Amino acid sequence: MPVLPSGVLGALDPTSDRAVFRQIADQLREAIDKGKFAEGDKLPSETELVEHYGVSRMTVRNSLSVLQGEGLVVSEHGKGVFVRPRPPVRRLASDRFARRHREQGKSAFIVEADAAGSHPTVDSLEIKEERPSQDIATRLGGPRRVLARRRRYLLDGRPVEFATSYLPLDLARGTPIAEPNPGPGGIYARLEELGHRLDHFEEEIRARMPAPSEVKTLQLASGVPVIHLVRTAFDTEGRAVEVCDTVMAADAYVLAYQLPAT
Amino acid sequence: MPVLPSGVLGALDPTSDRAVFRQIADQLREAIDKGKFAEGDKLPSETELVEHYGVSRMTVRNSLSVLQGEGLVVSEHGKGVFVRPRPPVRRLASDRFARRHREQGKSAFIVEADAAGSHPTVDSLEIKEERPSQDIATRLGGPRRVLARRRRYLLDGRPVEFATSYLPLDLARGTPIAEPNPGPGGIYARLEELGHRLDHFEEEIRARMPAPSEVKTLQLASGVPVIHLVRTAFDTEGRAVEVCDTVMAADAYVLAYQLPAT
DNA sequence: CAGTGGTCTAGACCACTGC
DNA sequence: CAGTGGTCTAGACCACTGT
Repeated sequence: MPVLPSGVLGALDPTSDRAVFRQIADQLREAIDKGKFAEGDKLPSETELVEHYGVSRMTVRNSLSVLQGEGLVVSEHGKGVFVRPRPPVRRLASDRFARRHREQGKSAFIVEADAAGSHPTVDSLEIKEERPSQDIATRLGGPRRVLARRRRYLLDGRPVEFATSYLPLDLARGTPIAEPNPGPGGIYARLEELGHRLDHFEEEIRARMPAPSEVKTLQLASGVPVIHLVRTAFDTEGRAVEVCDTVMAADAYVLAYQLPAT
Repeated sequence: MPVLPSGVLGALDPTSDRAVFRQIADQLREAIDKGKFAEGDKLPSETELVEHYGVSRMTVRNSLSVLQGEGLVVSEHGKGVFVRPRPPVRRLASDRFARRHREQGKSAFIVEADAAGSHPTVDSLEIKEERPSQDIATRLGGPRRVLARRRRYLLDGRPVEFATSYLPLDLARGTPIAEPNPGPGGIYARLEELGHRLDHFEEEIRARMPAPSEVKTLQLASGVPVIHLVRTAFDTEGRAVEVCDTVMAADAYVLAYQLPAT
């Protein structure tokens, strides 16, 4: 019979107004914060917690689901409940679309991940002509049809980002942009070759909990939000030439921006 | 005896591998997405769902907790479970720290909220001299002590943001920056008057689920992540003169940035 | 007061994991 | 196989809301 590590978890306070399952969650959270359970460590099993606290199993499970909702732990069927490991974080710098970064051969994602020592992959590439949603159409100035480029990015086998680029069809059809591999420098380099010299990008950032489909494609643990980023690329004539809609696993990213003080 | 709106919710598929509580959650989610329950609407009560689906109450509660985790519904004790209303969103533009916005009297938050027709408030103002955390110290170039200005921002009575500004103590002590009201244009205007002409800001953005203390101060519904923003202000000599650590209710914000293409 | 959600019990059976 | 978490039942009592 396994025994709990002594002294890690205390006793319940029966005089407290705080619900029992919250008290248990508090004690586990504190133990994790203090490092008594390290990243990747297994928490005591539900059975052990039931015995330690003298409560029913549903109460213990309720406690654990609180911690899951906070993103502190993940449960693995048949194995146990573990302190959620913090994945390596990808830092998106504010100069990531600078023209000088486009001169090379590979895509920004590949170059950057290689440099960070990660193994990058891109999959589920899909290129379609379609009717834009209301929002995308507005951002692009109202084209009736667009070219949509969808792809998923993975780091070391783990999906971290799902992105769709939309371009006005009259601009992209029949160009390398409509090809699976648009060539060195990506579609921004191709746009410039087509005479759309890029002037600036606008990015809008939101954070929210993922929809079920996003949980699936990004293999998100519960308690992990997504960052929803919508970028619009403008050429020097002020025309919106591309909108890129990106959903990122929030625990895999830090976004960095530089703002002028003038 | 209240009766369920006919046709809104279907039946369970006993042949499906999908867990019953997930099937129920799916049906409720679909009904919400389709607008059959609008924002602020009350869902059927747990008792009604128990009767409709012929399952136990715990199963129904499990379904509802799934939707709560997704941020789709909020429950109110003694009243019911409601489709979560989308609060008005505050848009932070990339030029929000431009010098021209500092020339006026009030703080950026107040001016902007007034313009948007909201009623802004600032509370729990706290100004302290303290020892900086490792992270803050590093960002500020290693001062031994800092001035910390903490405050909470509310829109129409709802807390939306909690921010702490840190400044090297040698720079801020005895200046208006250490006063509760630093005067027109805020601390950035005062910094410039003190000879620290601002050059640019760097912002780092993360999203995650809130810690329990953040749930409390921001009165967050479950299923609402926070945006964690750390901004560093640099003067024209390249010195970091302020770090502002901000935690925002993610459902109340859209951040907008402009990136150069060069 | 009746109706609502919040907490908790004491079981049961299942599916997945590792030995 | 034993141990783990996943699902579900059928109750119980409580606290909060509105009338």
